[in-house]
Amino acid sequence: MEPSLEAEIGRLHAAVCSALSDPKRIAILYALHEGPKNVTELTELLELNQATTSRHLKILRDRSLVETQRDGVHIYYSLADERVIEALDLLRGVLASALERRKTLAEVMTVRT
Amino acid sequence: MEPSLEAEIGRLHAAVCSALSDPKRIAILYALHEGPKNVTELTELLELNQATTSRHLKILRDRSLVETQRDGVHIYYSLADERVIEALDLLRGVLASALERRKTLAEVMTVRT
DNA sequence: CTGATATATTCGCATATGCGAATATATCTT
DNA sequence: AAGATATATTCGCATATGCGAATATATCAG
Repeated sequence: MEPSLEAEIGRLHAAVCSALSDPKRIAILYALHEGPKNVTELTELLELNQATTSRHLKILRDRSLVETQRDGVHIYYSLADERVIEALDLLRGVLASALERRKTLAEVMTVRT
Repeated sequence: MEPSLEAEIGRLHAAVCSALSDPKRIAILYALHEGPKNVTELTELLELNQATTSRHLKILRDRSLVETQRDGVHIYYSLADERVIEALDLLRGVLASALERRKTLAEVMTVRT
């Protein structure tokens, strides 16, 4: 009785999405979009605790959103797939539109008060 | 001392993404992409508990990913922004590529064993 | 091998999330 | 108003997630 393949894909799809559900991880992905960076650089750039950076990177790595390349004592992380940034940009656009709609609504309501 | 606007946007961006981080909610969004549906229809289509459906819809509504329209005793939900589907499709593509890479790797390793 | 630096993992703990059952609310019909 | 149906909310509870501190591991220099 294997759980339906479709359900399994749904779970994996959600796992990829949930990698994006944290502000720090989104910031990491955008930072890597500028170019590869090692853990220390990311830690300083995003003002995170080193353990926190490492844990977030593990989550992104496990879901194949980032790749690593060792250079001596440093480990450089880079984006594994640019489409992640495209998706993030689309969703940021969705957010912007939603906020715009709410703002307009708020203004209309304010005028009538 | 308002917390930086940038940080607040990051949190909202993550909130939108985290709405996608559940298989049931992803299924709801794809179902609504086919056309508006009421809560009962979604509940049956996705084989969910009615309370569960309602709670998921509230999460999507709060983040402005879906809209509602009342029709008598029914409430019809629809997609608020098609870009959500575009983003989901992109991320599904990312997942597919990642699985493909792993599969290839697994095959190579199997041959060598 | 030893010390220094970079990165990863583990451990508690606090908070967040998802669920079904039960209950509340809203709308329509009669 | 009363019953029927649709939807939303609340309540416990179980599991998941994020965090900093501490610790472990890996790599390099000497």
